[in-house]
This record gives sequence, C-alpha cells and structure tokens, in this order.
Amino acid sequence: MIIRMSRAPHHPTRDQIELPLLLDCLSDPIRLAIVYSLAKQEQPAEMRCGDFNALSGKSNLAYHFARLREAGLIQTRIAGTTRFMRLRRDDLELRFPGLLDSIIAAAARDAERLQLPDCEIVTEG
Amino acid sequence: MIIRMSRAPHHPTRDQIELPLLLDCLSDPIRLAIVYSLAKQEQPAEMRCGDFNALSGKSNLAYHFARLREAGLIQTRIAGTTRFMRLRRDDLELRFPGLLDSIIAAAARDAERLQLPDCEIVTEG
DNA sequence: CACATTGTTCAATAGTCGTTGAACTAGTGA
DNA sequence: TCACTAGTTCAACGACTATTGAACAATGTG
Repeated sequence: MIIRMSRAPHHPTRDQIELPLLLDCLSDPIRLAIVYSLAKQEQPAEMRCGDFNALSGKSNLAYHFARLREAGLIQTRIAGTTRFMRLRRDDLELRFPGLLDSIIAAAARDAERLQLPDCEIVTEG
Repeated sequence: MIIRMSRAPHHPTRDQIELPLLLDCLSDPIRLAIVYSLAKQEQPAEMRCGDFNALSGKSNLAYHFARLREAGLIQTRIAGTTRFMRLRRDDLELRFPGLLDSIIAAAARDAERLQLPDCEIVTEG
C-alpha cells in the first residue's frame, strides 16, 4: 500500500481502482464519515474541505483526502482557494456494482455508533 | 483497533460486529482470499486451516484467522486436532444486509488481479 | 511409549498508519 | 501593499500491522 502524496492529485482511472485499497480506505472512521457525507449530499454533491473541519484538524483531513483520492473514491476540483470534492459514484458503480451503496447503507445503519455527521452541514452563510 | 488474540476464540455477538473492523479485515488480500474461498464453498461450507496453506505460512494464517474471528467474519469449530471454519453468513446478512455479497461479488470480478484461489481446493483424499 | 500432524502462541522485525503542529503556498480582499 | 483565508506539505511521534521462525499444546497413530 504505497502512498504517493506529493505533486498533483493523481486520481486513478476507473480500472485502476483496487478493491483492497478501497476497503482499507473506508475502514477508517473519519474517511467513512467523509464518504458518507458526500453520498448523502444532494446534487451537485460537492463539498468543500472546510465542511469537514468538525471531524479533525486541517492537516489530518488533508491526509485523509489524499488517501481517498488515491483510492479512487473522490475527485477534487480546485476553484480559487477552495477545493470541491465529490464521490466518484459512476466510476465506482461501474467498477464494483452495488458495492458502495451497500457500504453506505451499512454505515447508515450504524450512523449513531459511528458518530456520522447528520449531514445537515452548515455552509456558513 | 485493539486486538486481543490470547485465550479463547472470542467470537463477537452479531450486534458487536463493527463495520470499520469488518472492512479493515477484508482489505487484506490474504483475509479476503480466505473469506472468498469460504463464500464459494458448497454446504456445509466448512474448511480447515490447512486448506489455506498455499496462501501463507501457518503462523501467519493463525494470525489472520484470529483477526477474522475478532471481526465476526468467521466462526471456528474444533474437532480433534483440526479446526473447521465457516463464514458467519447469516449473522452478517442480518447485521449489514447485502454487504458481504457485494464485497464477494466485487472480489470475484477481480479474481485474477487479486490472485484469489480457484476454490477447487483439494481436500487431499 | 515415541512420533508425526494440526494449529496456536510468543518474540522480534521492518514497515506503515493516523495524528500533531509548524511552515508553506496560493487566492481574496482591504 | 498587508493581512486573511483555505488548504497542503513536512517532520516527527507513538502505535499498530503483517510476517517470520522457534517453541508449544493437543490430538491421533505406529
């Protein structure tokens, strides 16, 4: 599980998404919470990094975002000084049909136990 | 993620099965291969530890079996000098409906890439 | 009994993970 | 220009992981 964090977001192509890496990514409570929040989001289903500040410190979140990107779970779009992330739903569904949905459903069942955010995230405005 | 390996198999009850622990367990290629093999097995779907000797050394397998047990994925039955393990399908299905199946399906898609055993395991007879 | 088989437990190892804080880059706006 | 904001990168740390081999227990067989 080599992680290359430096230089360029390096999103893997759909075919490069690896099952063990994906599962490992979602086995971390913070990353699961991030993915869960993105999954519950309405269209266009984009969120900023700052929306997750309640979960951990900024530098720690940057680490988790990088892992989620490397695993192919999220994609990052840079707009000015903020980055917008969205779940790669279509790619994941094509690569492993039904997998993401069943994991999200499992997480939803344990929302309290996993202390998942209620997803009514205030966009401070 | 504290692991307590010593003394007694310590299978968690169905409700004690934790999603992050389960995903972490299946994110390891060896453990995924073990679970995959058990899932593909016909009734009564039991296999011996020795059936997995091709995957790694015995002591390393014992370590992985312990993790699978602690996560609630498998159950061990001792008969004489051999141990029979089976997937806790029913418990897992009740706890997280559809989850195990979709992970197995995803693994099956990548069977070659993951170098999963062909599951026609010779029981040496 | 001696001896092989099955699998676990223990100790030690190198490598990786998640977390922290400080330093840094890059837009935004006064 | 100076300051503020958003987020990344870096270095360091303690904790955990997977792996190995040797020692151990327990069962079965001659």
